Amino acid sequence: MVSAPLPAVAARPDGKKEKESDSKARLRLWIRLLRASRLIEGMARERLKAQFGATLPRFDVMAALFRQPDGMLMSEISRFLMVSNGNVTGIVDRLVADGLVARSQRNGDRRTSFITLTRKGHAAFAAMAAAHESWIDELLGGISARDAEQMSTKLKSFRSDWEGEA
Amino acid sequence: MVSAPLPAVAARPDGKKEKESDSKARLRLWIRLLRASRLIEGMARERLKAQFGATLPRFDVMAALFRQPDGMLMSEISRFLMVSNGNVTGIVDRLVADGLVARSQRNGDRRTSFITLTRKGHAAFAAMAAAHESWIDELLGGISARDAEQMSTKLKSFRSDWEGEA
DNA sequence: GCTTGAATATTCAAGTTTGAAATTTTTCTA
DNA sequence: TAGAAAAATTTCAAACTTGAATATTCAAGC
Repeated sequence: MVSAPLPAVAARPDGKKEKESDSKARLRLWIRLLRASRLIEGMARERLKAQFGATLPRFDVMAALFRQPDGMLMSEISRFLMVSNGNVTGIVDRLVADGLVARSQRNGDRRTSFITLTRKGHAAFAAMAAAHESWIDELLGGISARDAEQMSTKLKSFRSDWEGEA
Repeated sequence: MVSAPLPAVAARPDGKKEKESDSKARLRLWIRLLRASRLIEGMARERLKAQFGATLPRFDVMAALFRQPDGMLMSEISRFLMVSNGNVTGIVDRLVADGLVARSQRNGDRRTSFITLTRKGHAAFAAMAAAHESWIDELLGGISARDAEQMSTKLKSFRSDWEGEA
């Protein structure tokens, strides 16, 4: 996904802006978006491992749980993180083994399990989150807060347009 | 990475804008960036599989090779795609097994191998790339071409600031 | 000619990820 | 209420991914 070939479709001879170049502009944006994501993810992965012995997927799951002190269902976690169900199962398994999160039953439904951060997990995540925020600020420092807000707003526009199976 | 907890650090009582809220704005941008990437990747993965029986990593490698008809070294591919060396080895192995790319020797250096698209791979990628471009255009349609160009430019700014081991 | 060091790629273990199939439990309906 | 359908999760195989360790080859220096 990093590099779809840009010069695949030629521009119109008359040189007017039209659907075609628009498509190229969006494709370019997508490539930049993806490269930016990979860069930031790579940095965060490296530092999480070096400074906290943690991995990115674990951080993600803990971040989700941190926002919901009452706990989350497995399916809520996977929907929020936009990853598959089976994926979350494995990550939570390992987090449970490390004593960072806990599975528990609620509301009498034996299909579901509520996942919560343990006290230990809460403390561990708080430390990572503070560092994480400063890493992002450092890496995105070249983008002004105003630009960041503008881009955030624009990126929201296609959030729910496609939810799988379009 | 999808959700670092935003309300971790409080704003100043005086209400002035300062470093702190800037950090939050950038963190918000990063979260949006990542969610957008996951959404688009998920869509592309699903359609590549359904319509072409291909995977995203294979598409990425083929896209890189498509841009360089003379071939690329393994290390060039991994640097361009920002993934690890060992990763590319496995993907290329499978692409070779499917007859889509070929390994060959060049310039007398027996350490290196030049990877090129086969004729079959070239044709297969061309078809996928055209579809891919229209998917992106469809999904990013809510963003104007002008906005897309502006965002692309701003996203370039922190490309080379961090290249691993900062 | 050696031998050290750099460059390039592969191998490997551990973890992540998907998507489909299977399991368990609940809910609906005839 | 029995049975079908739905919901939530787990299981599983295949593929991907990293990062460290290893192997191979090349380039210099001695």
